[in-house]
Amino acid sequence: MKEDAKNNAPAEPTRSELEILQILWQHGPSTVRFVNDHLNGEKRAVQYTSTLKIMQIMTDKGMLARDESSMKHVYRPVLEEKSTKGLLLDRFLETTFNGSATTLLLQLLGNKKTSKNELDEIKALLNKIDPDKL
Amino acid sequence: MKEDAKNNAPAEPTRSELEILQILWQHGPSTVRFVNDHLNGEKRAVQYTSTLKIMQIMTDKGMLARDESSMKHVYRPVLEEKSTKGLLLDRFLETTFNGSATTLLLQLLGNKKTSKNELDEIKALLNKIDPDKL
DNA sequence: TGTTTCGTACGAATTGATTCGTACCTTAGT
DNA sequence: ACTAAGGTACGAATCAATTCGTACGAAACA
Repeated sequence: MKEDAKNNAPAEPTRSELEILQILWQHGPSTVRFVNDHLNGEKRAVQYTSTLKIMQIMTDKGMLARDESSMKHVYRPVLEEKSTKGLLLDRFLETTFNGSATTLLLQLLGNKKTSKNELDEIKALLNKIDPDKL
Repeated sequence: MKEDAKNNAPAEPTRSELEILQILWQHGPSTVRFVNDHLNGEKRAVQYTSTLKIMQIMTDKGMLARDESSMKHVYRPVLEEKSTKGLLLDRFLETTFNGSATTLLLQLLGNKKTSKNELDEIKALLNKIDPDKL
């Protein structure tokens, strides 16, 4: 039923897909080999063909595009980092915190995983961005 | 391979499971009927037996417990709201923002979906919680 | 020119979540 | 006692993501 790579809504990357996108966003257009090595180095053991398969599927979905001019295809992200993460954040906010950014932040602040430094950073950030509002 | 309901790590609710948990957290122990009606009213069309099935599975996973003394089983959440959401937030933060709460917040601030009121609320909140730090 | 290495394509198997039909039991009402 | 209504249990079907084996082509190199 799937046609081409361009008739879709915003597209929700899965966890695995997001892992791959992160690498591409960070390092720019890359080969499957590069992405796979990275995954294995930083994250978890995964077969080359598995990574390849996912990247091919992502291409089908229109999340990635590839340059096939060379034998080693070079993949680049089509989804833009900021908007994609924004979408993910929206959805997460909606499903988990009923859309309340305040509740999310409270949870964030109460989280032991969030370091004190990070909190200070956040506060400083808020002041810097919009000091008069406070 | 699955044994009982208690040999597991923290447990990651899926989207559907989270929907159900939210209802139970909000309204307290409930029957399948109640949960299903709520889902259909507030969210989406779903068959009674589908909801039942998921809640049974969640019980198997140890996410829910049920009182079977009456014919109408009453389910209650085993997963605690705060810690569960904390876990989900941690994971989301990790996979999407590479663990940086600051980056997440920046995205939140830049998000058009986040209302101005909400932002003001957030700022006020930060001040209230830890005014001296700012 | 073999032959090894590295790449892509393709398809099957697995896994997990989800959905829902069907069977059957219990209770209330007539 | 019979029937209707409303429960639960169970198993099959579906669907998507994921994983990976196998086949095969191109390039590097001995």
